[in-house]
Amino acid sequence: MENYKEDRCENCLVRQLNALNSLNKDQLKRISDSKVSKSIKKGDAIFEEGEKLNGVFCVRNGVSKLSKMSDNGKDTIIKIATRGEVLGQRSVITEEKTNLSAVAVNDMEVCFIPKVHLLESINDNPGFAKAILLQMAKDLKFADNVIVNIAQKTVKQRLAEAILYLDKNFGVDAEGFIVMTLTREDIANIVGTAKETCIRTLTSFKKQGWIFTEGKRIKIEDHNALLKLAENR
Amino acid sequence: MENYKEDRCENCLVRQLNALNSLNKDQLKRISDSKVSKSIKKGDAIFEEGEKLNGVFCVRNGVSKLSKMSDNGKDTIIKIATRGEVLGQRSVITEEKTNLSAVAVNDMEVCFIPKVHLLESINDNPGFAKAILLQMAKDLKFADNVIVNIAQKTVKQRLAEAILYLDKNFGVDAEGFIVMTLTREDIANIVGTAKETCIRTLTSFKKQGWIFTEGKRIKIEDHNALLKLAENR
DNA sequence: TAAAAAAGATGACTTTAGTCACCATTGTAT
DNA sequence: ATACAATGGTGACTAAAGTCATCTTTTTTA
Repeated sequence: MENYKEDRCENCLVRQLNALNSLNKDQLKRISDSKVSKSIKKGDAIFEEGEKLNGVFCVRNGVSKLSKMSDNGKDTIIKIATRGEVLGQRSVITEEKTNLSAVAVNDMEVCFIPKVHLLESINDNPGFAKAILLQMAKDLKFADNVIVNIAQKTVKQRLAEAILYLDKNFGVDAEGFIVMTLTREDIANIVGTAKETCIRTLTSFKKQGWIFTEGKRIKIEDHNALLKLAENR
Repeated sequence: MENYKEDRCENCLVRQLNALNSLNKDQLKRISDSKVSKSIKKGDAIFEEGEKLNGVFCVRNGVSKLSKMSDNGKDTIIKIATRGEVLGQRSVITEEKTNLSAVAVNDMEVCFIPKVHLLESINDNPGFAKAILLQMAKDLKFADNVIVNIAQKTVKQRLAEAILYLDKNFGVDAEGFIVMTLTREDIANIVGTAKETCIRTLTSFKKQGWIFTEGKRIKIEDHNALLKLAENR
């Protein structure tokens, strides 16, 4: 089969979605020659909190949750990463251990890119450095908003916001269900609440006619009501 | 008086504390020629959430709180910035409106640096870009930890952590009091709780002999007890 | 330096959300 | 196909934290 072309970073569409698209042909070639494709099974970790990473992972397919364990033994999900996201960038840049774990929500395909290439390209290619800088700035802004939300909003509001976020960011299927299906526990860990409270709150949204659920799948029925709740109006 | 030398970025000691120390003489000279020193009175804003910034502010003296207003009208303090910190970097890099307000906690001296210089230097000087990248990576890691803490820990734990943070980061005076004195309300806004709850919790720490207070000033008496509480041990 | 404003403190009460226990349903592996 | 594990769901109770009201103390400013 003539699929070697698709396996080259130069031809990888995923690259269009992240900072790697600022690299020149030469840099991409070098990366492609040393990258390793990996399959990760649902539930397996790409890396675990505290690990020292020798490179980054570019998500080709599947969904990963980035989470951190608190001293009380509970996980908080900081980010949901899909196709095109690069995992481990931060730790590679700072040359520290990872602060987060990355676990596959479903089966995944990722490319491992050794860190030398990243670090070299940051020095050689100002456009690439700038692209990562922009990405981090965006992440930081998002993180600040999350902090304010957790600090000031109720679980109801945060859950409404989380549903709207999943809807907006990952889209809906033909029937209107949010494509990103997560367990109630994962949703609770995004919102920063207990599984039971998450379920109860979803039930209350359902009773109000704001959402409809079928198993793990969630469909927004009243976008505006959720928005109104989330924004304190 | 012969103070023009001290007014030059080239000779400014504050610069040693931030990414600007990666700039070369030429770049510093250009910045110094166009920078503007400003005095900010206690309580006044350096910039407000939603403003479009034309440059960054390098803190020479004083303390600033970076906060964001939630839809419910309450502030959350995201960061306390002191000498050597550069404010507004993120918004300048992304060319977006600021996400946070910067308000002076006491009288301040800041240098305004027009954004052209920042953006130019990022392109011309990979070392500078890398320095900012490192700074942002650090901020992001810190932000992730804050998210997990707010999501999983009790007010008691977060307050203990906040006191330890202030102690560690800003040091203590001759009598052992934390140098960074904030109002109870500001502390509450860092912790993400109500002023009353913050006061009550401080009182309980006092009763346990973990801290001692005198007006706004706080002295840690039992470091270990606070640590133990904060870390769930 | 007196008056006003801001900040600190406490009580009483309410609301919110967490915990524990339990059972039902769904998904997975053999 | 069946058993086992994981996930979803609910009730009852408890704990944590927010709100409101009120008063004192400190700080600011005219």
